[in-house]
Amino acid sequence: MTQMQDDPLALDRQVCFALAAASRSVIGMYRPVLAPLGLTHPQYLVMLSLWERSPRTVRDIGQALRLEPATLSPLLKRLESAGLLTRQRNREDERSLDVELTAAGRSLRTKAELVPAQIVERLGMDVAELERIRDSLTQLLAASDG
Amino acid sequence: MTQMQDDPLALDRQVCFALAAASRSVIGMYRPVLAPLGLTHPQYLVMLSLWERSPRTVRDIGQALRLEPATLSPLLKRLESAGLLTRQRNREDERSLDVELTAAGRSLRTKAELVPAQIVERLGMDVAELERIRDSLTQLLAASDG
DNA sequence: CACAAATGATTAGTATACTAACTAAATGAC
DNA sequence: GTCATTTAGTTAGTATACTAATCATTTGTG
Repeated sequence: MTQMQDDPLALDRQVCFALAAASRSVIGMYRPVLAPLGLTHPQYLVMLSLWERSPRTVRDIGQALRLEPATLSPLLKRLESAGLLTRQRNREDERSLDVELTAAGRSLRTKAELVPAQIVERLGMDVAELERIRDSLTQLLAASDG
Repeated sequence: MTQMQDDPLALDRQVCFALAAASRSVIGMYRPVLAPLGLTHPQYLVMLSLWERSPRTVRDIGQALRLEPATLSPLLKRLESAGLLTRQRNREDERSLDVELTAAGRSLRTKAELVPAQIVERLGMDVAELERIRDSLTQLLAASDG
């Protein structure tokens, strides 16, 4: 009944605000969980992409994570400094950079396998509900990404 | 059937990835829409909070937007430089900083009122579906924010 | 009332994340 | 076969966003 709820500009009505705030908040939950692995959340996502396939090019990782190469470039250098991956030019196409896990990078996976369950537990939400939300977000991503 | 879909670390299974990617992608849609107003997306959210109530303290805005004062401080200075608001110490409590819209800040609202419809149109999604997603995200925010 | 504790904002330092501009390498048109 | 075009990454510049440390003011305790 208040004017606020009818107002299209009311903060609490904005999908973009709910999205931005939830994203920051959930990523914030990962911080203490990922700290023992020496990873930030974006770095964790890069590692997930490499555990699925390695080596991959910067372009390929960027397409998987929807990140610009300009964002990935320094991020990958930090992971290289941490000893988790190597970066070297592709022999067949010198423009491409192959990013490949090191032994340390591969073995970090064991610790990472414990992460998802810890997050779900801290969230205290139903897994089925979380999967529903994930699917809605994937749909939203497709609509905005076109 | 592939091992990937059973893998708890598969990128496409992560709520956090869907959340981060959708957030960046949707915020990216706002960029061309907000550019004519001279606002970034976080600045737009600050303006939404001030159109609801002005003046407000930095603390108060931070609680509404779930942003740290350290994030808001430089952001508010930019909006002050843009002439959209003023910043001055509260008379009754000199620790607090009152943030108040200027005439230019108030009048920008007219242009901003056209923003939500433009985004919905570009997304091409059902408004009811978007509201469902927003409510799920609000729920997720509450679970992660505790 | 003096002084420790708490509160509100700022500053410093690190890490994303974007666009735009640039470099180097490969492709394609003629 | 040469040269314009395209493609892959990097660099520069700006704006978030966080934690930790700091500063100033206010509150609360004895």
